[in-house]
Formats: sequence, structure tokens, C-alpha cells
Amino acid sequence: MSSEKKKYTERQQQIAVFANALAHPVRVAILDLLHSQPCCYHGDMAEELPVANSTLSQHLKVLKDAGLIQGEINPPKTKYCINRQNYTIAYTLFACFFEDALETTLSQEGIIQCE
Amino acid sequence: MSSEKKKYTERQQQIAVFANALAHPVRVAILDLLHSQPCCYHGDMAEELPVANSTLSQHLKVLKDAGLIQGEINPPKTKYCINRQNYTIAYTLFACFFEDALETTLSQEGIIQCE
DNA sequence: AATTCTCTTCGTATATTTGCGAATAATTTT
DNA sequence: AAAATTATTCGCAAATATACGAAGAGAATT
Repeated sequence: MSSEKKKYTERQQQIAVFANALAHPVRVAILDLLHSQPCCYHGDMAEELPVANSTLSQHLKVLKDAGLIQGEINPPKTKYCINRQNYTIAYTLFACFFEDALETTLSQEGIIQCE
Repeated sequence: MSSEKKKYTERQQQIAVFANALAHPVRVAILDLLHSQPCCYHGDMAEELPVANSTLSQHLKVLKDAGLIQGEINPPKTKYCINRQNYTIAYTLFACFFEDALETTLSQEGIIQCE
């Protein structure tokens, strides 16, 4: 009962998942915060970002489900940090994706390397 | 009456726009097709992809609005191709974004270069 | 035990996304 | 001029995303 028509490759779906996580500016802003320090508490982010507390929780969940961040819950505080392993995977997927399109101009300069 | 609280930077918004364009697997698949050839007709894509014609048009519009592709309309046919200029911008934004987070492991190896 | 602090979940409202078929537009072919 | 070809737009339905305040959970403090 599986294949009526070709669906999408794992790679295509994985790119979409990571891209979807970055598809809202507040989530990019959240990650920017986590780039500038090893970890960050929910409350500290809430002060910096123009969304309500509950909304922030939702966005953090999206990022966590996509695998880009991980949370350490020690009530009443929650500490978040980047998931470096998946970040590396995401970086490679995006780099190779764009390299595919731009290889004629970029690969010659040795800026990026795929496979 | 402008700033009650900081909104998002242009960069954060631009990343979100590009990411949103890649946030659906069929759009990644569309771009994959355009990577493998200089241009492609709507009809040729419709044969390869598991979506209806009208749905394909919508996704193409999303990609076009984000600036990742451009269309050349010669009715009854429409030819699409990658927008290389914006592709380069997108590539740079994503590379620098991930580099920010991974710089301790990647920048030392000279894989990526920002600024 | 009650209060406080922090964060998540729930409930709700609104907007956007995704999908398809039918109808439309624009050209080429018959 | 009629028919065929190709792609977009329209109209609709269903699902998902976004946002907030209120309510709830979990631990520390009073």
C-alpha cells in the first residue's frame, strides 16, 4: 500500500523541516540569541523578544521538534541551547543544496565542498 | 510612535523569507529540478511532481515571491529558472547563520568564510 | 501550608497554507 | 472561427500556524 506516486526524498523532507524551523523571524531571533552564548533561559529570551511568554514556548517547541535546539528543564527554569550535531547536518544540507545550483560559480573558488 | 519593542532585523526577516520558501518538500523538489537544468517548463515539472497543476502554480508563486526563481511567460508556455543573484544572497545568509553557531568547529577548518 | 517564580499547556480567535477541480486567459493548431 | 494546449486564477474546504491570556504544573521560598 505504499507507493502510488513518488513522494519526496528523505533529504527533501529534512531540508523542509529545517527550513520550516527558520521560516519565522522570531525563531531566527531566538537562534541568534543562542549563537551568542552557550545557553539561555526562557525568561531571558522573553525579555528580548516581542512575543508573549506562551508564544515563545510554542516557537521553542517548533525549534526543538526540528532538532535545532535542546532544552534542559529544571523547574522553575528552563535552559536552552543549540543542538550542534543537527546544526551541522542542517548546515551541510543547505550548503550542498545551494552549491548544487551555484556550483559553476562557487565550487571553482573552493568556497564550499560537497560529498 | 515607532518602537515599543524591537522588531526583527532585515537580515532576520530575509532569512525567514528564504527559509519559508524552502519549508515545503515539493518546493525543494521544484528547485532540485531547476538545479539539474538551466530552465524548465511548468508542464515538465507537473509530470514529475505529485501535485495538481494549480497547486504547482501556487508553489511556484511562493518561490517567485521569495525571489528564488524567475518565470518567463510565453503563453501558452511558461519557463522557469533559478534566480542566481538571490540564490547567492540566500546561500551567504544561511552559511553565515550556521557559521555563527558552528564557528568554533568549522571556521578553523577553513570550510566557510563570513564577512 | 501558602506564596512566589518560571515555564508550559489549554482554550480561543484569526490568518495563512495547502490542496483540488472548475473556470478563465492566451496562444497555437486545425 | 473553432478546437486544442498550457498555465494561471478563482472558489472552496481542510489543515496548520500564530498569537494571547488564563489556567495549570513544579519547585523554591516565606
